Amino acid sequence: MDAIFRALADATRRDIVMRVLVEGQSVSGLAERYAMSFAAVQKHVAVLERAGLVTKHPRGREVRVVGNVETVRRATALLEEMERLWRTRFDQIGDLLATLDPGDDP
Amino acid sequence: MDAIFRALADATRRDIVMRVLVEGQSVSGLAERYAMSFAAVQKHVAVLERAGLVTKHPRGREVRVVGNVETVRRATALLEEMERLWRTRFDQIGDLLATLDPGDDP
DNA sequence: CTAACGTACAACCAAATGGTTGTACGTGCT
DNA sequence: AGCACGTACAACCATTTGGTTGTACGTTAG
Repeated sequence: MDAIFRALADATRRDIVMRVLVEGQSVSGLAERYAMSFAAVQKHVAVLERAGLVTKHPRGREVRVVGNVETVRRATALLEEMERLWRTRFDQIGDLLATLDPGDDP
Repeated sequence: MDAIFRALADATRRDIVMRVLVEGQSVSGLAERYAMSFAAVQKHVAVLERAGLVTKHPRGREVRVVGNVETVRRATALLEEMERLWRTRFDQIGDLLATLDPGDDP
């Protein structure tokens, strides 16, 4: 989970994930779009791959990078759990109010 | 957005966020729960505060740390956007199939 | 008033990050 | 066969990160 969020903590990598979720891309195809060296983009893809956010499929002499929505969902689920915890607090306040003034809860 | 995901890329910090989303805690109250120095926990809280995931309210001589669900939602929204992009690809495949074999779609 | 508590912050350290350049290797056009 | 392309990986560098200890300061309890 650390790896997933750390991988998402970089604008270039988030952009790569979004691109390859829409359509698979070669590493050099991706590299063309960013103002950095090919090796730098390659490293970003490696970080994303280690986190499970993308998968590489060798296709001839190039490599197709495709997005992995399942991993994105694992991160989403954790954030939704946080939101659920927050709502618990909110409900407790509701319970408290109900306790202080019972029967006034239409 | 970088700061939000980077802040979430650490198990201790995620745990802190979840605790203070449920109920506000003092920094030293939090520090008791982790096997590290008080200063280390203080740094984690500072990272979370800079990311906007928690807010500190000085209350007497201690500081109440409370979770900030709005920021969690901003991160969730980005991940949901990613999932939406992925579905776009899926829909395109559906469209392709429909084009190849029109009218066979109950 | 004084002592203890909660917090803040600086200095320091090892390890990880994000970038560079350079080299090497397999694949595919011509 | 030979050259260009796409990829991989190592070495290096500056910066950030996650942790430590030590010091200082305001606030509260006795």
